[in-house]
Amino acid sequence: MNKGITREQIVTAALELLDDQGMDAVTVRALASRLDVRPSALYWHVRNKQELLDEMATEVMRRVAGAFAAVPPGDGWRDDLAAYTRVLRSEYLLHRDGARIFSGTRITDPDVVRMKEPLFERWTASGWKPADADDAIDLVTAFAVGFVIEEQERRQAAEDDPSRYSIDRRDAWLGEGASLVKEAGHLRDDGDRRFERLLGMVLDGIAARLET
Amino acid sequence: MNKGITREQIVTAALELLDDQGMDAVTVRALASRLDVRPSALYWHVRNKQELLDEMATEVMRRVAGAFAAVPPGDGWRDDLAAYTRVLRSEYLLHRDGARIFSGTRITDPDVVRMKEPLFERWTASGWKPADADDAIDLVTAFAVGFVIEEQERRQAAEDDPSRYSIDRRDAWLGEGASLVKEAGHLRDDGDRRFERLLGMVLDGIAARLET
DNA sequence: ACCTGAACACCGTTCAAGT
DNA sequence: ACCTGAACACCGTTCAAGT
Repeated sequence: MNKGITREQIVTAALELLDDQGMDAVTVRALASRLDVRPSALYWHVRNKQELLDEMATEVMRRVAGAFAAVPPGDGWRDDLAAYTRVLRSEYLLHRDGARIFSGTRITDPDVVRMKEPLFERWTASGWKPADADDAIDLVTAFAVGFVIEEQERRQAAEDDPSRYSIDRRDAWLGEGASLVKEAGHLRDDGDRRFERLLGMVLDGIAARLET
Repeated sequence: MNKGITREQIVTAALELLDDQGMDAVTVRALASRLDVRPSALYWHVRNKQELLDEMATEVMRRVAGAFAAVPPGDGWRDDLAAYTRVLRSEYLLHRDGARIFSGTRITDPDVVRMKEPLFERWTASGWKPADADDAIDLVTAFAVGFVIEEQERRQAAEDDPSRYSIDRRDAWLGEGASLVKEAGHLRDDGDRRFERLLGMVLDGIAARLET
């Protein structure tokens, strides 16, 4: 019955490999060995490695779509847009270097793009134009991508070399002067609180444009 | 006199290779051949390929620092921050997949980080706290990174397969329904105007937070 | 339909040896 | 100090052949 490997199994195994050992370890050969198969076997299911990478990105975005669909409608566009942005960040955070790897990649499944329809619907129900919804979704997506790339880079750097990430080392590395840059570094908070604060600003900016 | 290769020449050649043929073509061997040297020669100047990549990113950010330093001070924090964001986008756009490749990478040169000092200075001169400046710079950076990643992905996709990027093909690909998603796609404008519009929203959001 | 076996061109990296 | 030559382990991909 369950002879042979499926396309989905390949993608899932690839995502596991990514999380366990990083992107450089996601090789056709390592993947094949994890699936107990010769490397060339994968080429029956997948055109080439690039197609595999696209498929991984699409799978991640499918999960975003699923998670967002499960969120109960909020109290107006602001809630819904915030929920979407949070979901996007969460799914990126689930995979190491997720934001850098999976952002801006070619989606191979129309269903994933179509999932934005509910967002548009609730949006226009608030009385705004599709073009505005498009701007808002795009802005919030750009923000999430940029934020999480930075966030994951920091996290990875800290894991790779914990000692390097102390404030004192950073100050010493920066040398004389740059006192304001240093001060900002000291005050900096990371993670959820920072994300929520910046997201709030983005939403404020959208509101400001729409309400004029 | 000019025997031998320098670290800078290696980095410059690597950036040229990236622009000409894309990231996959940036191999140690191709680089060596472009510099008329055996591959192993590069390892005298550079620890490994990762260090080379970090150096490329640092060089790009050095150029951002230089370009921003050359911008005359604007009329208040909003002008300055906008100028910084535009410079960042421009330098990313100069290299194919620049935003994805060079964002969130480890900066190896303290001078590049210190270049933010003038931004902080002008900011606090407006009467705000360093923590607010840090938020603002970070937000604007995240936006630029996310925006340009999407922008360059679109551009690359259009170059690779021009036919695919027609509105009609997209609509057909999306299938039935999703009418709002389609409509938004039709209305969408790309490039500078879109960037300026979304940047305006981000700055509005920052202003809203600061002024309360 | 789905996979193996064998091969090909190409990687990054090391290191002794040259100059 | 700076580079070559030769080698090593490892890539992605193709394709005839098996079942």
